[in-house]
Amino acid sequence: MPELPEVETTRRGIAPHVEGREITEVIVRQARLRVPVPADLVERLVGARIGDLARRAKYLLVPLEGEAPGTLLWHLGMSGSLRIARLGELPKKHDHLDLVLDDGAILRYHDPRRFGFVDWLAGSTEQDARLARLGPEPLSEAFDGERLFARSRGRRLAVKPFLMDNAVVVGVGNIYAAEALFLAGIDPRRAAGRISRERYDRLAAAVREVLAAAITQGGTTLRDFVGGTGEPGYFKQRLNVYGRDGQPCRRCGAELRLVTLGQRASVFCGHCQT
DNA sequence: ATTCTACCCTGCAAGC
DNA sequence: TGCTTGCAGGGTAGAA
Repeated sequence: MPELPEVETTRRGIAPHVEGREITEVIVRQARLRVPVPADLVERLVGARIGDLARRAKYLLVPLEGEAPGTLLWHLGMSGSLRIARLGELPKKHDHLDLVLDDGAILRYHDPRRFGFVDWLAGSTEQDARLARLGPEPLSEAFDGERLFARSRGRRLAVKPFLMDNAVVVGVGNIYAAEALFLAGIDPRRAAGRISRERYDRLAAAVREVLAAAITQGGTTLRDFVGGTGEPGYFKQRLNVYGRDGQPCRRCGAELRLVTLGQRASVFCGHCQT
């Protein structure tokens, strides 16, 4: 589910409710997530104070201050969401984890498919292998067409899975890869190594544009995504190609096509994207 | 080294 | 109505 805009929307939504709060209770209803919930998570978290939330790629980073400082590394997988629940609000199916805060609010993790996870890190987060070899943030200065061009030379991989490779640039999943390629006018099947520097400049700009717009809209809600305050995202209405195969292109009217690239459905306009 | 496949898990829609 | 099948926002291990 969540790509970068959805994780960022979640971070912004829950931050005002959790930053500076102390964790008074931790309830684990389902420990079998993609990575098992650490056995000592409860004892580490109870009594800790939550610092300023950060995001790296699709990971949410929750710094913990107190006797045993550390960081929660939280990934929402395909179907995860975090929201603020009120004290006494009964958990629903797939509400796997609660962090009860000192003002009675609850940070509640919901994840039907359980592809997400919560892990606890001591020390520097940059030492974690999962974070260490991530590419640049797409909304940072380090990401541009020059990097895409340089990293793609010699590669025969289709440009869409190339763009979704977290070593190239982080946070771009199946929805926004398809949307950015549409905006840039690039055929998602084209070999990454055979795209010009000029076209990569346009692609980098398109990635920034689509992600920034999606964040503004609170992300994309396809089925059940909600931001930290329980609100769905409104970017779905802005999607040009994702999920629209068989429908007319908003730009030229041609019927949008569906292909599979890297085991992921990929919709594009055969007329606008070359 | 790069690229491709299978897999983790549940819910839902489509087809019969 | 009920069954089966396939697909879904991600990421990783292992094989080719």
